Amino acid sequence: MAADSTVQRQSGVALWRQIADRIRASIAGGDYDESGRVPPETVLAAQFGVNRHTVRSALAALAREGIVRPVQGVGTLIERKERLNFPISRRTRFIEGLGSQARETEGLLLQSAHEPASADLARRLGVPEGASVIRLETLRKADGRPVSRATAWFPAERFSGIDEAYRDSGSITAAFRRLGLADYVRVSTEVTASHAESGDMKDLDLSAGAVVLVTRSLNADPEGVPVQYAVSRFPADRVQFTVEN
Amino acid sequence: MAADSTVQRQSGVALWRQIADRIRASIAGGDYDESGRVPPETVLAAQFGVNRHTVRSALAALAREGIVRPVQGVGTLIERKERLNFPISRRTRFIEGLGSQARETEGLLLQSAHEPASADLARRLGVPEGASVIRLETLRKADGRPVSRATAWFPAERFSGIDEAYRDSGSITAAFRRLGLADYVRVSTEVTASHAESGDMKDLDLSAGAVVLVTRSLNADPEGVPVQYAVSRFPADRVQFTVEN
DNA sequence: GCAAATTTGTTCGTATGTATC
DNA sequence: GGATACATACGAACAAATTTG
Repeated sequence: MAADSTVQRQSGVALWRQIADRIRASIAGGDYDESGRVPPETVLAAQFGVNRHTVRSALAALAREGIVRPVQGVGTLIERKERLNFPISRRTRFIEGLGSQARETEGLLLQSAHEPASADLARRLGVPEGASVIRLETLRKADGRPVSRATAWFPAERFSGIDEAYRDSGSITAAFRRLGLADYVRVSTEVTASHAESGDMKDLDLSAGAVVLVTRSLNADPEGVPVQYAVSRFPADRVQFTVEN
Repeated sequence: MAADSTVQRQSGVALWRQIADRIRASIAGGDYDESGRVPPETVLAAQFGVNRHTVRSALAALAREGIVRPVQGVGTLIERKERLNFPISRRTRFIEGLGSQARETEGLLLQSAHEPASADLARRLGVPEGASVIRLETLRKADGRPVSRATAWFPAERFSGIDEAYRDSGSITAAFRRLGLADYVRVSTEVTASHAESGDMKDLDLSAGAVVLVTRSLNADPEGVPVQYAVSRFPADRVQFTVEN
């Protein structure tokens, strides 16, 4: 096969990283499902039009991430491939949305704080600017792997104690219920994507250059009164969203 | 201000590129709207904890993209800030969705072909495997800037001639109408994100390491019969989606 | 108009990372 | 593994343009 020319030199992104990203995407996309392994290094080197050493750097990075495992004399075996699907709808819930895709999920409270609402946040939550809000920093895992890192704000007056309720239950839905809110609906969701930042790398176990999906979502009670605004970050190679209309 | 430490060394992604991405996102997010310019190089260097030269490399990249313009003795002025918003709903239309966000839009037909439906595509379109489908490769621009690169499939039997109809009108909605389909609805949308591939770099005018949002969408006629399945790729620094529930 | 402060532009050198052969 | 070429990043200056007092 001729050189792929799908990697760019002098772009500020090292060739080994571009190739690692491409191979990771191919694994997630199921391109190597039949053999369960990555093509030989010499084949990959020819495909991408680079030296075999460069491919080895890429595979070493994937091995550090736990995605592949090289076996001398055999090849580079695929250890893990996964992409969780999150439905986005009026009934969007984190845990139920995952359904049978994960055996067990957990929600960790990293940090909580009371603070005054910024102008932007106040507008979204429908409270006066400077009104007290509770901020929760959460990390959600599925089968032990981090799948989202979220910052969520709640009106403090109405949801006093939601920090402990979340810490105990590991679930927004359960925390709301404990505070007397039996139901809520997703009003809107903004979806963007960007590169992983330092917080993402640490909490979501990503490497620099990885892609994160970012949602900014607003939840309201059945009467339409805003109850939660959240910014959530998902590793793009492990997560996708679906919108059913 | 102390070093930001949100950029990572020895990650395979050059510092200047990480910083360029961050500044571009800040511009798109409106962080510098008051002054209309980027903070001075020395300030940015302190923020990111890097040498001023490194910041200059980042700003030079943004200047090549036409996003900023440096003026000696004054500062680095913001030339263009844009992030188009695409609403995703049952009534999702490309052109109407943009609304007043762009003065003029165009849809280019890059290529068209008749081909047999793969198993996966046949299932989605509700036709027999191997049935003839028409594939359109399109590039959509807003105010001259590319905003999406899409591959769309249509049942050939029902929509014969949609390739010419699209080439003439530059619009899926108009092409459907010319073929007698007055209305259609968005059934579902999958959203993922990944790194730009070679086609993205060429058609969407992106550099390696850039982030693209990818949607896989299904449209149906008012009776619910599938009429179009499409895979669309959007530059993540110029586009976001919103889901209103 | 002049001087000071601010900000981008340029040029050295040096060290390290990346990629090839 | 070793040699080589180039890209990346830092540091310390100094120059040029603009704004401010």
